[in-house]
Amino acid sequence: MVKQASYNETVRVLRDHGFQVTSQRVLIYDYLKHSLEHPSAEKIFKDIFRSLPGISRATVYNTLEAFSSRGLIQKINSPAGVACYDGNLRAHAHLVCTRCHRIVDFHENLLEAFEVPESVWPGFKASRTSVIFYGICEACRLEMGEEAELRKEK
Amino acid sequence: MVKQASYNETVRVLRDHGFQVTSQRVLIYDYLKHSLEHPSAEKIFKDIFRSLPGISRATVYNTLEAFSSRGLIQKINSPAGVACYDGNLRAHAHLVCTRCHRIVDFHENLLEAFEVPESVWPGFKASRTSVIFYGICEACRLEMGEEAELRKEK
DNA sequence: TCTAATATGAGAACGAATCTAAATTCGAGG
DNA sequence: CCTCGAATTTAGATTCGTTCTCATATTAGA
Repeated sequence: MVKQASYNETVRVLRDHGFQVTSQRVLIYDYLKHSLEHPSAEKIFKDIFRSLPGISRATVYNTLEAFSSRGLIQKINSPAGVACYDGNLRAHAHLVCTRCHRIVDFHENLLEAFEVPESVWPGFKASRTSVIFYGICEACRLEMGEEAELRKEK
Repeated sequence: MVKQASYNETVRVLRDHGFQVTSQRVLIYDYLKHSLEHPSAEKIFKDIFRSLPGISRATVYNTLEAFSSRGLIQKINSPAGVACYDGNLRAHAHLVCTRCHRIVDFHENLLEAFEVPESVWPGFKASRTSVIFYGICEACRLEMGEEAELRKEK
């Protein structure tokens, strides 16, 4: 029974990190670990609501905050002003399109070994590094070209 | 007259970037170029309001967005969920305390020469790289220790 | 099973950011 | 130095992501 095994594994991870186990937390954790996107809290809420109608927005927000503050997941501060979450803990960078706000993983631990010199901010201990490349994706560049054409015609 | 020279310089920069020159834009630009912090839009609004009472929040937000989208300033997506702005264009990383949200510059162009392989997201053109080290600063670590003591006593 | 600590739910509240429509200002061309 | 259309600004309403509140429900250890 694969499902059962995965359930037990999730319970173990939650307990190991000092969390009480609730059905909401198990669902949110599994959702993120199996997601290939970088969903926002709202998207996670909506999707999980389908399997657990009645789950509250507050629970989803609280849980995501708790998970990310204890390192079970990563929070990505997207330029759209909406926090996105990533269940993939392997050190990796992100490519972010500043127009459509899509996020693509770049599995390369660019700065994993890098240590910030103590003198930069004495006493500061870095626990996580975020590397983001901002730019424009191909689809957006094409659309922007079309829009420019339309403006010219007018 | 130093002030006059700096004013002319600002006007030139704005014009060069295709902006019409308005007193609001000059003030905001100068404010950011002389700021040593990484102020939020709200802080910028409040500070500039003192020299130009009547300036509108919308103008500040619009201007910051316009400036950063055309590369005159940098927008930092802080974990506090509030956008912060940086007038310093030299490539540099940031250290962010996840507790007090203070931001410190780290002048080292860690990934300036780095090119994202085309295969990662075909057609994606990166225009800017953001490197952020998240962690806890010394002051916060001390405060957290005190709180832990208090909890124990209780 | 009982109990205290912890988590959840529903909806109100908050606050950053955006939008709207009308008034103002800019600057190119005469 | 004027004029005029385009660009910008303003005040305030609005949107929307997120947090807060507190009563209720669930968890896990005794």
